[in-house]
Amino acid sequence: MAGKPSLEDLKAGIEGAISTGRAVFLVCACRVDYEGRARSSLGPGERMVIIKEDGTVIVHQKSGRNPVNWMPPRTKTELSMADGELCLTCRKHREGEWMKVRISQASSLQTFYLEDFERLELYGTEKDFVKELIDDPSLIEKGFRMNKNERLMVAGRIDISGVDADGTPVAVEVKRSRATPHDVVQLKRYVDVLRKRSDGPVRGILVAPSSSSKARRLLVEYGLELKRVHPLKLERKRSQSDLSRFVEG
Amino acid sequence: MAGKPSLEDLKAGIEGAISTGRAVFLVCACRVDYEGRARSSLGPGERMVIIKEDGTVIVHQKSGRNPVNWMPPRTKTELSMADGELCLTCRKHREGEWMKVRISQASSLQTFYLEDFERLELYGTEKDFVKELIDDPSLIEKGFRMNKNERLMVAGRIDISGVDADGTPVAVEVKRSRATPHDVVQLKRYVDVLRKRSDGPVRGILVAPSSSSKARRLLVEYGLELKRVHPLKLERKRSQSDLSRFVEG
DNA sequence: ACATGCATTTCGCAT
DNA sequence: ATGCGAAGTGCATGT
Repeated sequence: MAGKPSLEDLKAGIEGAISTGRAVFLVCACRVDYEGRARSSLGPGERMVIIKEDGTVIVHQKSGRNPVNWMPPRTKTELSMADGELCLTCRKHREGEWMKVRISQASSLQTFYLEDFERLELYGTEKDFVKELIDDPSLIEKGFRMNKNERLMVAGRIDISGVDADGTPVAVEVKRSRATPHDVVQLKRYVDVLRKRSDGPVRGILVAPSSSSKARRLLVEYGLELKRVHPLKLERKRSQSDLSRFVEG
Repeated sequence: MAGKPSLEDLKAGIEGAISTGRAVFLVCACRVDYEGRARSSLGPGERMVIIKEDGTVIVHQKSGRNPVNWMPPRTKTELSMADGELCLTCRKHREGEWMKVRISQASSLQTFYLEDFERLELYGTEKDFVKELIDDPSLIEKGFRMNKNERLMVAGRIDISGVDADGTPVAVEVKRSRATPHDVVQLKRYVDVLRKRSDGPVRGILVAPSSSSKARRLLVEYGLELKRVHPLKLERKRSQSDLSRFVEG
């Protein structure tokens, strides 16, 4: 079904797809209202609507990376005709959250199965960066030794903890991209916890490829330190693009 | 074009759409690679691909609210045939960022123009919440008075500042949803700034609909306060009283 | 189920 | 342009 379906055809087509676990794509003139964690309304215009087999509903305008309206996986969508429009009512019952897509006209409808068993493989996350630093702690600082037990105990709260060459406790916060004031505050929280545990001095090091000026100001204010390190493999990539830019320019 | 196009047809169809500012939707078997801020690869499978007129490219798997791969607005997409596949090369030159979608087979292609002049109207943001509190400061606390000049001076850093019924300075941090430990730390930063300015006591109030237990523990530890207020309910209540005022008056 | 923090976060707003 | 924080954030992970 890919011509200009009537709203009745549309209703039957979408209901059929939902009941058989097929995905739906349609281009239509519609209005959208949402209420739940906030409240929104979108006046009439032409958009793309996707309904996935997991219940996800996404409404895309002509521009922008993000959907203008959406409902997350496990949403239940029901269809009804009212005032000459086809209304998609998408609900998450428990959360008391709903979206209504009122369709006045559809220019196309497609339904289909997607066969896909692959998952994204991603490299360059903060976790990867931490792994690199654990493999070579001297990247943080010469003489730095990781405290493995400690790291396990507070896993999820602090990226790396250890001691420097003098045996002084060090909390390390790792950021894969430019450090912000937010990151500094986070490190300070960790350091404060360690300072309560030990009477002696405690150092805090923020490891990041770069930092904003406000972040640096805060670091000084809190008596914390910055160590500039680029995530390794990404650094190689950056060198290449820098080089080609140099050659071109 | 909505049957099963050949890859050559696909190439011509997509190129035509891009050059004339139409959007593209296709269902295809493909692999995807990305490199830029990180690096990723996605093995073969069937996905949906959207190309918008602003250059946005989105690849959706069968499940999940978010695209598995994407490129942001202003991306340039070029097409080429290689090894019996149609390759979409999507680049942001300055950022040295690229995504390649290698298509082995397409089951449908649609191109279309979307006419849409509407923008989303959204209610219930933090900004809206702050506005409500400014309109009725007694929601924060009986006798609370806002310091308007102060608020302008430090705009962007503190949500609301003022004095309580006793004239004691108060910093107010507003959260539209459940308050977290980080929110408490942020409020403490503001309070510390005010404490440097005045020798007397300074209060800090976190206004939020709810708070996590750890956040409450931190509030106690820092000597700060929590005021529970629901933003959306507030708005509903206001609409009602506006209405009744209209009916009565 | 809730809590916490990352994200190729994206996005808007202010400087 | 860059900095900064919010987001209907989504999402995985740990408890």
